[in-house]
Amino acid sequence: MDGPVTTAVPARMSRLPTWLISQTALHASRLVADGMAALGARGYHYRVLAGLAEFGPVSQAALSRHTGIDVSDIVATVNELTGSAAVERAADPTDRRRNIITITPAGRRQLDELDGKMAEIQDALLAPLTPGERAELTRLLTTLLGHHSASGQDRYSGLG
Amino acid sequence: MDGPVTTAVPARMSRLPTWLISQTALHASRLVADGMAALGARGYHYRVLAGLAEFGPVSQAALSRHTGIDVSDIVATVNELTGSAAVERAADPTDRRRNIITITPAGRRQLDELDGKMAEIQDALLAPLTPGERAELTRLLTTLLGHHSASGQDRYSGLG
DNA sequence: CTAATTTCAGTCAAACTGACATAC
DNA sequence: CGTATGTCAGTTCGACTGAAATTA
Repeated sequence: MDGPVTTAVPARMSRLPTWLISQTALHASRLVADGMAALGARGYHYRVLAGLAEFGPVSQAALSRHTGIDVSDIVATVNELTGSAAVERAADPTDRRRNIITITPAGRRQLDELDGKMAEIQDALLAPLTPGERAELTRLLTTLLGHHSASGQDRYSGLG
Repeated sequence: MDGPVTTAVPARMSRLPTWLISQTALHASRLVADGMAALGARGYHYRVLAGLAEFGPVSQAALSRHTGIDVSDIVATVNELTGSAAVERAADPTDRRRNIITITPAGRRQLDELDGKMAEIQDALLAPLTPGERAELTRLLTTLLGHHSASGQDRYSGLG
């Protein structure tokens, strides 16, 4: 319970963007995990609820594509969310392979709560940055992500 | 083997800095993991070798503090590195609780190789950014990390 | 007695793999 | 037939927990 008592970090590491990003992501993940846990949820719950709220009732496979969560993990997450009555799983009459997942009013209320918590979390994470810096960071990361998602069908090709 | 075929992502998510950072870190981790694997190593190996190269022969506990790797994981990592003769584990005559870990010449050669690979990886990750943008991203992340490491002894206090 | 160090066994969330049955 | 879908079991990596033994 004493946090990472990090002394001096090797310069080789602290200069590496990959290291900086991973470490920052670690702090971000902790903030998200703990913030969601405080409301009885976890990251996957928020992502699935957000996907359903924005893209309407969809199949689990479509939900997987929209959220970036693997289909097999969608199964478990939807199981949990049906358990708390936040979503409903129904057979698709037009394609009997599919389950159509729908967010319930209770699910929307939970999503609203989680949205509020998420806003707090962003603020906690970006606390030391000015509004301009926050925007710039967001812009740079969006650029990176766009690049790696576009060329990311064949993961990394120039490093063998 | 088909990569993340992500369709449209919920705006709720794609605007969140925590999401952007986590996703970017995912790409970064894959680049690092695969780059290290190409040389028969993994992330922890690089971090331990870098720590030893920069801070000299130290105990495992000190190595843990310098690298941010948990002591229990240091044990396993040092085991693996002794297996490949990259480091040596010796009893500390002045404190019989301690093991003193020393990097070997072979370990230094491996670290040099890994350093080269790491440089490639940084370039692959930051490909779409200009040199100025790369510097700015590094600066912003360093600011964030400094803030959260400093106030990070009692992990997040304002979110309950 | 308290505290630091090493070690082991195990947990956790997120991401991912492989296999299988079913339906298109 | 090949492909999409849902499900299950299991794995991986990094981070972390809890406990035990030893020594300071």
